[in-house]
Amino acid sequence: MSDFISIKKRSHYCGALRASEVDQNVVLMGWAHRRRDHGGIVFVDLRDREGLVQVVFNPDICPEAHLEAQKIRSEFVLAVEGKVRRRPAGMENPTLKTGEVEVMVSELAILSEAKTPPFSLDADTDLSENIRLKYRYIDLRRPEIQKYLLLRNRVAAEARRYFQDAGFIEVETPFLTKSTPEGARDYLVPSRINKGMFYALPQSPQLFKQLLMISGFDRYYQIVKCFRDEDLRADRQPEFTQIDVEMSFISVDDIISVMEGLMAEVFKNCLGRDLSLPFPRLSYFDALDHYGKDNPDTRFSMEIRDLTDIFRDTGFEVIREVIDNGGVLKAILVKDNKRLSRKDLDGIRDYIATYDAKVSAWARINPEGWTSTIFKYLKAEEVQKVNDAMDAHEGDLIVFAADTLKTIREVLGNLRLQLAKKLDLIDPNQFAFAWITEFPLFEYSDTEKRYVSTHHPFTSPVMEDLPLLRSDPGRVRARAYDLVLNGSEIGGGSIRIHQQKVQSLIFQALGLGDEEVRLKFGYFLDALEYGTPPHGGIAFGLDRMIMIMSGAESIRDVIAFPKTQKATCLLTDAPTKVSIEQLMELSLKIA
RNA sequence: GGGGUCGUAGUUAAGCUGGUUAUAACGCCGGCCUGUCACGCCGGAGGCCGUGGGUUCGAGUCCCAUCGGCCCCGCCA
Repeated sequence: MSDFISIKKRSHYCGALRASEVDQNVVLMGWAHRRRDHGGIVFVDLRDREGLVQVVFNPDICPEAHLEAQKIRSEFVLAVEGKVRRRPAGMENPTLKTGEVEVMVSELAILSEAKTPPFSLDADTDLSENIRLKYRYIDLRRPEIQKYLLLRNRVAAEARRYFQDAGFIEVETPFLTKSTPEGARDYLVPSRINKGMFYALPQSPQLFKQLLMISGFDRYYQIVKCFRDEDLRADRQPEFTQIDVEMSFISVDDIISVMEGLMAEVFKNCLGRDLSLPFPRLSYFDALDHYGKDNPDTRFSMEIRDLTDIFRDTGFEVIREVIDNGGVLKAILVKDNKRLSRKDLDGIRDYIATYDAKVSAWARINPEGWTSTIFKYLKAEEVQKVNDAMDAHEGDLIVFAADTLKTIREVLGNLRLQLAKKLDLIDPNQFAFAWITEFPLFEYSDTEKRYVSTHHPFTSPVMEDLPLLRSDPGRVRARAYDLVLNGSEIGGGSIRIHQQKVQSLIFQALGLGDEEVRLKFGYFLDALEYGTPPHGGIAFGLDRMIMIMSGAESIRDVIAFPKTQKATCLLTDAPTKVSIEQLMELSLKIA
């Protein structure tokens, strides 16, 4: 039986057989998905990455194979030879792509026996992730998981083709590189040859791709792993893949249009979906103002509206106090409030309360006014103005919250998403892209008590804002842009600083000392002085893109061998302790 | 670092207010079956109730700790 492979070659994928192959003699290899033994006749569903086909062991055709087929169990690896035939009338299985045909086996070889798998490969059972990840190689046999990786492969291939056709050059950059301050925590790699020294795994190839621009490569791309030692989420893994891009002699609009072209081709060729170009653009300020977030889900409206001015002189003390202290009152409108029960509304108030917002209230609109705990404190004129401002009509619901601008954006931004899910306002088949532009260059960090880069320290400011760098750093705008898809940031980039003087000013504004800058970025500042073209770029999170394109619930589903939330690998058991010898070789001691 | 949630047979789950021998489905093993496709029928095996401690006459169930999966906040240039 072990001769089978050396004598015979596979002729078809199991899942590829169709009526057009009828009467052909075929050789198939695959896994026994299921056996149905009728005593006199045995059916086996043979599975490979392309799908399932029914193979039939009939003692009238081959008694030896029929006898051998008794031994077949789930996930045995089989080779069969036989003739494809149209199934007898009435025996077709329309749920299988191969359901019109079956293979009458004339020879069977069991290539590999298999232990009973630890879980069913059927789609219908929910499996816990710990067992799936421990036996990931079996989990990956399931067609619904393979589907994700097959899509991922197509997207990557399509992206490569797109960039190659557009004159981009793929260049690899180092994984063993230099630790950088700013940004995420680095993964460190100790150096054996240079004792006490460490490499860092790149958080992104940022500086290398800029150096490639300085080197004159002009248009670069790379599909590359990046590493960030931060806590995990449903859409975050410590190692993840970026489609990384950089271009010289370009404007923001040039980059945006090249990337819109990429998205259009990828969605067309991988999902058969036509995207309408160009994507809408929204300033950072407008995004926060209308949606409370810089990654707005624009698949539904329900925008946040500001009512502060209406209540500036209100007699309702609680609200006026918030406004007098520089706070705001904002609201969102829910159409058709009957879909929310009294319990739901209490839930909304409780939810807002978790943010410690000073004011939270709701109002059902009816002909006599509002059903609301705050109705009696308001003047008729105020109620009317609110109704007008919110476009509220009978049967609608208004949800209010008042506190600081930052809190209210957060509260209503999140509430907007929760309500949309609850009310089923989100069309799961829609892809809503939006560019977010005009980010602030810096954000004040409460933990570090200084300004930090919103994007990264190599982002070019809008030149006319340069004078603000000293006086009011928080107001300096960046030439940066994010691409948001269905409320998820899938890419971000910027025009970079190409003048050493400007770069030094930025480091100053970030409160980085000359010596530290020299130590960390000296090589890069030097490079900037040797003829740097104006340049800029972007990076896309490939994992997140695939997750959204495929409708996967977790980023882990689109990664072949992902980490758990504690950043461990249940399959390999990494990370593990290492021997004392390994540590000594690296001059390391565990504290 | 913090909050929440889950952990019972190979798998997915049930197990009420603490009370006799811990249930079910699927899977697994044996037998029968020549047109099934989640095949069917008959029979059978299978448990450290995550782990450790406590309360109690008695703990899967209550309490504490701990380990692990997942979700969230912080964090993620």
